[in-house]
Amino acid sequence: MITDTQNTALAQRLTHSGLRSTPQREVVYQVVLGKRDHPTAEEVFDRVKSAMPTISLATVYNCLDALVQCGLIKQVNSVREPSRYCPNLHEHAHFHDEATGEIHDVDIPADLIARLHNLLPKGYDAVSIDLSFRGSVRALHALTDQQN
Amino acid sequence: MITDTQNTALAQRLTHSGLRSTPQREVVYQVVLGKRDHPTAEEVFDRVKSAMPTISLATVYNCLDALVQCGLIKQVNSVREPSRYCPNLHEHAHFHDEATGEIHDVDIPADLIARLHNLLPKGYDAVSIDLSFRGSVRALHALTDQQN
DNA sequence: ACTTGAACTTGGAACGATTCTAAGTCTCTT
DNA sequence: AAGAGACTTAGAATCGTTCCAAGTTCAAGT
Repeated sequence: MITDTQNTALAQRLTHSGLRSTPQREVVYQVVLGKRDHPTAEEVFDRVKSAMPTISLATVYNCLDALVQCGLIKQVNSVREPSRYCPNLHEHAHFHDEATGEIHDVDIPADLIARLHNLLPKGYDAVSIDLSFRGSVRALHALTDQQN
Repeated sequence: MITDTQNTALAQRLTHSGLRSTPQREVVYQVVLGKRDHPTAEEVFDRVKSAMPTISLATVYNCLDALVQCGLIKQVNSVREPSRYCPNLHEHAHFHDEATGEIHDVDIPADLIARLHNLLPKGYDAVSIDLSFRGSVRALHALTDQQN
């Protein structure tokens, strides 16, 4: 559900970063917020087209960049795969399920983030940390049912 | 310096993975081992050509894949940049220097790796962890000289 | 040694995600 | 209402990587 509050917040963040609020950016923002997955630019494009059929892919890229720039969404870069976009602004890791291709968010406690920063030698100044896992997810019932 | 020991090790690892040892794979392996940086496939291609001018880029990709498959080198995937290859087989993180584009290895203590695995919810089975930092490196003399 | 099939190499074509370009539109400011 | 600059659009261009078809090499069995 689209709220005025969200769109006002969007407009403020955009103008604060020297960018303009446009209908396209609003729709793209709502689409990324609307579903708790990690869509690619192409997937965002498909979802946006139902609300705004004339939008172009280049504009979707432009809007996603603008939202990343002003800190409203995050860009998740996978291995040799299209970038994905994520509305979860908490510091978190990503788990790439190799079987399904899905990405799941994994919380990171604050003290662990601090410890990661402490790994760095003197003089190294990290502006961002990327932690990602790659593997598979077993269904929970299989876990409880299994014999061993 | 190319040693027979290294090439024998290479041949063994390759055949163990059902792959063949070829002159191209030996040269590519030596090139990646020969310099402690993180070259792209294109850079490996350039370096290999002096020893083997007729090699093709497709073969370099093939060789790098083969070496990654049998565990002799690692592939480092950066954000929207060409893959890089790394002969450091210890579990380690990468620091991407945004100013120079260079990648530096950062050690990770074993207990921290265990703790990272423990972040995952029940049923999540990670086969690999990727930890990378992004930022800048200050020169050490600037650190010791500075006033504050 | 000879054959056969699979693995490998090669150059070039193809691919796919992203970025660029040029033209047109919108919107702030004056 | 005019000018400047930001934005959108469609399509072309880019670039790392993979695919393809043809030729070569290798290992194993006769």
